[in-house]
Amino acid sequence: MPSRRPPAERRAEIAAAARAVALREGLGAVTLRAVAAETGVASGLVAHYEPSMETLVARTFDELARAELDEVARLAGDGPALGRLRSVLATLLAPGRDDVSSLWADAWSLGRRSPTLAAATRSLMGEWSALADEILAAGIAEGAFATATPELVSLQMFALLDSTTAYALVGYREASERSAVVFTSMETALGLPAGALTEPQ
Amino acid sequence: MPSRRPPAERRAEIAAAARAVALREGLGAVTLRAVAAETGVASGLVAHYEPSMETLVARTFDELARAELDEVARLAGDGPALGRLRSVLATLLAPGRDDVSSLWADAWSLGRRSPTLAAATRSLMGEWSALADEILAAGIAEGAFATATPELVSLQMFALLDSTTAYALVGYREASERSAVVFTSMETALGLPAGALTEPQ
DNA sequence: GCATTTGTTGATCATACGATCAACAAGCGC
DNA sequence: GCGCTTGTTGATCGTATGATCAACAAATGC
Repeated sequence: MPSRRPPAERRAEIAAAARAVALREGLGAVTLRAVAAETGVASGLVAHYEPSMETLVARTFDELARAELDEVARLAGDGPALGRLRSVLATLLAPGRDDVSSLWADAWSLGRRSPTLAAATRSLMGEWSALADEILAAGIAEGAFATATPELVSLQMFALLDSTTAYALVGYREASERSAVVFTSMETALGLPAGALTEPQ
Repeated sequence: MPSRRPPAERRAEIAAAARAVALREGLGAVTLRAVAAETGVASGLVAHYEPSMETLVARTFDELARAELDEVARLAGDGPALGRLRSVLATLLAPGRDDVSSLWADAWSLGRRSPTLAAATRSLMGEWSALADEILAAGIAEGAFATATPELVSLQMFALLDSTTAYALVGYREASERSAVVFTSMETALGLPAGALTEPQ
């Protein structure tokens, strides 16, 4: 069944399997044997293509988190800042995204032991922050957002997104509640009328 | 060297060792052998007193997190709400508390696989939330805090505390920056003048 | 002081982890 | 079609996990 493949193809196949395992069972479940089983090959083959599991875990997180960042950045490409921010939040809070966002909690916890994963996490946080800062700055320039401390609002937004997602992992908050809290907080912080971030323009 | 002890005493000794390991190396490092080594006994003895490691991990987290909650609640016992809130934040953001707060990231991540740990985490989050809600309600009644959505401010506060602590685990934010952000956000959210939560009254 | 209770040990089992490597076999060049 | 290259297997090593249990020894009761 497991046919012979060109290295590039097999490498991609293993990376995809690692992503699937991470999405389904968390970063802690991305083990040599789990990835091998998901790919349908012997465990030795995964080790052959991926000499260090720590690296594979970090890269898997990086790929998944970066894919989400790229998608959000693309969807919130241009136009008025209000619409861009609305798009960012709508995408991030859409139902069924818990699988990706859950990985952040794993990354923080495992990052303490894995410098590679910690570095990847740091880098991605910086990129997310840059995207938010840019949108907020644009909104202030347009006169659409009213806040004296945009970088603070940016951090607040991610703090709310990240922590409520973490809460959901242990069943503390519902998705609907999480969304409501983030939307309301951001509307307040940016001097927007209630519903400005949720209702269709 | 490891003398014979009455069960209650030994039990307490093992619990203390588990807490020490958790504070030093995280909840994931609370293993049968690590706790046994920390206590200075054979691994079998830990298993004898603690039939399930999953339970021990959950209880260790519960004990440590509850101790912090109790301490904060005691320090912020009574008086004007502003002083109580200031005390809560000062205690939680004091240098050297990273060891306790780091455990929350472990709890969220490991809680996905351990229902026992998830339940303990949920319960403690509820108690923290109740303490904050109570202080905020008192402050509003006093006229010291100005916010239309106290439960939102409460969640914002914990979101900032929790997520910036998680960030610190991967080296993303400094302790000083974290403190500044939390203080400033809360002052803004509650209609307080800048520095109201940090400077001595 | 002897016998019983019971706290304690340390070996052991089954499982899982990352990693290594000799052996195999599929496909390609000639 | 033959042989070499190389993708692939599966066994294996060393370590670590939780859990179990017979054997030991220290304290207690009589």
